[in-house]
Amino acid sequence: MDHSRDITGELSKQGYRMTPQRMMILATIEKSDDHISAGESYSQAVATYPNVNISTVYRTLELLERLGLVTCTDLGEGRVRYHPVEKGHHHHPVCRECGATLDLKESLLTPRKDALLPGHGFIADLKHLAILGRCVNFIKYIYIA
Amino acid sequence: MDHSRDITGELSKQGYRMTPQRMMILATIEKSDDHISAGESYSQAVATYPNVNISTVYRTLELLERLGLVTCTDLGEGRVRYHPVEKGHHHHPVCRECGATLDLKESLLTPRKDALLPGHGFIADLKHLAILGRCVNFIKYIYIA
DNA sequence: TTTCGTGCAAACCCTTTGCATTTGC
DNA sequence: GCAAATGCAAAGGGTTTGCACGAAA
Repeated sequence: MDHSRDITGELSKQGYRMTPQRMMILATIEKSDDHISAGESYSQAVATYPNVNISTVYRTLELLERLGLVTCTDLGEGRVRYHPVEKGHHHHPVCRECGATLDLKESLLTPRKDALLPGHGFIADLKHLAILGRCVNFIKYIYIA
Repeated sequence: MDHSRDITGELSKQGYRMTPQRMMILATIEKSDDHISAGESYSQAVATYPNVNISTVYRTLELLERLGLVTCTDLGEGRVRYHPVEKGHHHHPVCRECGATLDLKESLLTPRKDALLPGHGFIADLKHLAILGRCVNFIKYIYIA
């Protein structure tokens, strides 16, 4: 599927201009298998089209997120990662020790999504939830409650 | 309860030196109601004992976390917050729009903690989980799956 | 005394911003 | 042409690091 065309079309439809820079940035988001950071998007974009500036990348990603075209996930790296909404969503266990990330079926957490609203006045965004912990290589002990 | 004495004792027991700086930093962690950031700990510590440096704060917090005496939570602010383990744990819905945070009973998520291990080789640290979403003031729509 | 901890200052990384210039529509 | 988008450069915030000095044990 050509998701980037979706995003491109959506931008035009909403009155935003299509620039070469934006197209390059969209391409990097699309072709990335895992979630991509602003810095990575910039490096990749500038490699094929030198006329891209890091601040443009930040402004573009912020726009896409505001329009709901990409989701923004904090994996606890001290930076944020982006992902097109069309590519689906899932949770991300992140190992505190080695930084390894896994994908996790959403179904493991969503059954309780509704529990977050009624008593708390809060709607959780559980599309890309970062969950810190330890992967197999760094499990030290198992605590059984 | 005097938790700081626990932490202090634990540090000594493990062969780490007790310095005035470390005591000041421990005190700030203890007296903070909510979770505290490195910068906040520094400001508070330096106010009562001028001889504290921000890098000492970072090194101390890193030590405490490594020893398992404090937990470290990423609330999506672009910085990290610390909390003594003895003070219990809970989750933190954080509003993407206004930054408001709430406390959430752990029981809303822990029933599924065990589900994270078997098939995935991962132990989730669900003590202080940041959950991004929108609070009552910024709820735009409710999606019913 | 000897190792550990600290202060200092610089550097690092990620991100944001103001302003002049360029460019899509 | 005009508003929107970009480039540039500077600044901001948070965090880390190397090294020499100082202090706990």
